[in-house]
Amino acid sequence: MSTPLPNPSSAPSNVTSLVDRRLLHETVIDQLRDLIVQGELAPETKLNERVLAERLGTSRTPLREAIKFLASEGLVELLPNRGAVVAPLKPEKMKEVFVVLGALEALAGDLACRNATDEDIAEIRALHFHMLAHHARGDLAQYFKYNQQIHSRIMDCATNATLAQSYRGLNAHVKRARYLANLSRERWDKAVHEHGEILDALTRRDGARLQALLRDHLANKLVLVMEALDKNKAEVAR
Amino acid sequence: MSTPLPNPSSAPSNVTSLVDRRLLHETVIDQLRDLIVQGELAPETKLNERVLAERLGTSRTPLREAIKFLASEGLVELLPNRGAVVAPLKPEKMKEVFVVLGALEALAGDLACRNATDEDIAEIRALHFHMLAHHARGDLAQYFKYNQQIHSRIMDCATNATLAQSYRGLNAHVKRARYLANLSRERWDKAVHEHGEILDALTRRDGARLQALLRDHLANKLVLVMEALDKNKAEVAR
DNA sequence: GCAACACTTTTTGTATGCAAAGTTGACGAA
DNA sequence: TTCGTCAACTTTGCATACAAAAAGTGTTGC
Repeated sequence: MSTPLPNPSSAPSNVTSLVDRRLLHETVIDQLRDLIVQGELAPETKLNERVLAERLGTSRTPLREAIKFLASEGLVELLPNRGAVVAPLKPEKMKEVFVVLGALEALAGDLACRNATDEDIAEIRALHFHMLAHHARGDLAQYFKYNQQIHSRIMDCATNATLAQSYRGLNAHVKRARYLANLSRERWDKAVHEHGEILDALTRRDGARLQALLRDHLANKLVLVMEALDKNKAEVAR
Repeated sequence: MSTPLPNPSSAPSNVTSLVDRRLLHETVIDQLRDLIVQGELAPETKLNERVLAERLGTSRTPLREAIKFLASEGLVELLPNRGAVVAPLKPEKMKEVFVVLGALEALAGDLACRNATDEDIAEIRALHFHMLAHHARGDLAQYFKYNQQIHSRIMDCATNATLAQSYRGLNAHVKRARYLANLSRERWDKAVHEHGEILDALTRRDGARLQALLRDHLANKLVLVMEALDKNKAEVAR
């Protein structure tokens, strides 16, 4: 995976020509968030301002503004007079996040059953089959991609921007744990099966059922992540 | 209501002696948030950096960092190259927020029924009676205070910090609308009655019931706020 | 050897400077 | 008058400078 960073050596500090319309600190927010979510900046990594600013090709000021923004999202933690670190991936925190995400997705599912157009559902069905294809092929990365897209689409169908924003913020935490989830074929099959039921409920616009399914789906996902976290911890320990 | 700001004229730029342990930009975040939530900075007010920094007794840098932080919370909106404004109080946004808050409070209620100690519930009951006293006396401000405390306590009993943080962020929006809700005695009585039922359900630890009650309670509150917003809008228009 | 201390270096936190974008308002042409 | 244009002013965005705190390092005393 190649880094999406601007090449610091070839950029003589004025790269504005390319993006131009976006503000520097906004792009820094996105870049930094990506680095964290993609795991390139591991949990508990100290964010050295000088180093990171140079890496992102800016000065410390926009970087610090970006850090404050992400601190509010919970992706970084501020340590007074000692800078900031990438938020740790604590199992306890994960449990909390999944519970809240479960409630948010359930709500989204309920709203989606009411507000989605038939075209919306058709599109989700299409994404579902793409996902099945990658599952059949055993392509985990692509599977995850379409999986995420399906959940995002359901969220979009709820047509509640506030809900969507809360969801995205919390989901960022979960995404960080994704790369360590190397799930068994059995569990993977189960998740795919659940997705089939989710699609059915949505098609029938059975809000109550979809709520329950999404909550369970999230609960199962939590189990996966917890196992992965434990395993990861065990590996780090020895 | 007197302003809680440090007196700029008497403060020769080094006020660190008082707070000292807290970082300047952290206090600025809190001060600015308060100004917005208390309505001292009205929705859609432009945040002039020079003026505001002087008012808060700091320079523009910590202020800008605070603005970025609050932008992530959604209390201010960033306008590229045009600074920031206090987030507008749009009816549409309010509806969205209340729907999400409803789901979060319902979840909190359910969790609280499982996790609250008997002492927790006794304390909430005590707050409830304080609230009743202020209701009987017709003291709206004190009523609101205890009302908020009850909801916060229920949230605490859920023992999910992530949930609590999401709740606080969204609740800040709602608080901003509070000051324009001058509710009728009838509606007020109804809200108080609902609180009685909420307390009952919590005492019986009937999670399902409490969920439904809290959701309804929020929905009714939304109606109040919407009416107030409409009325407010009408007044501004003429 | 190692613990405590003083001193140096590094890093963070805040203020200020400067360039660019935006805003305002006067003036003139249609 | 009304609209458009342009120049002066204001404000924002970013970089840098300076101060304060923390981290690191070597030295001394035990």
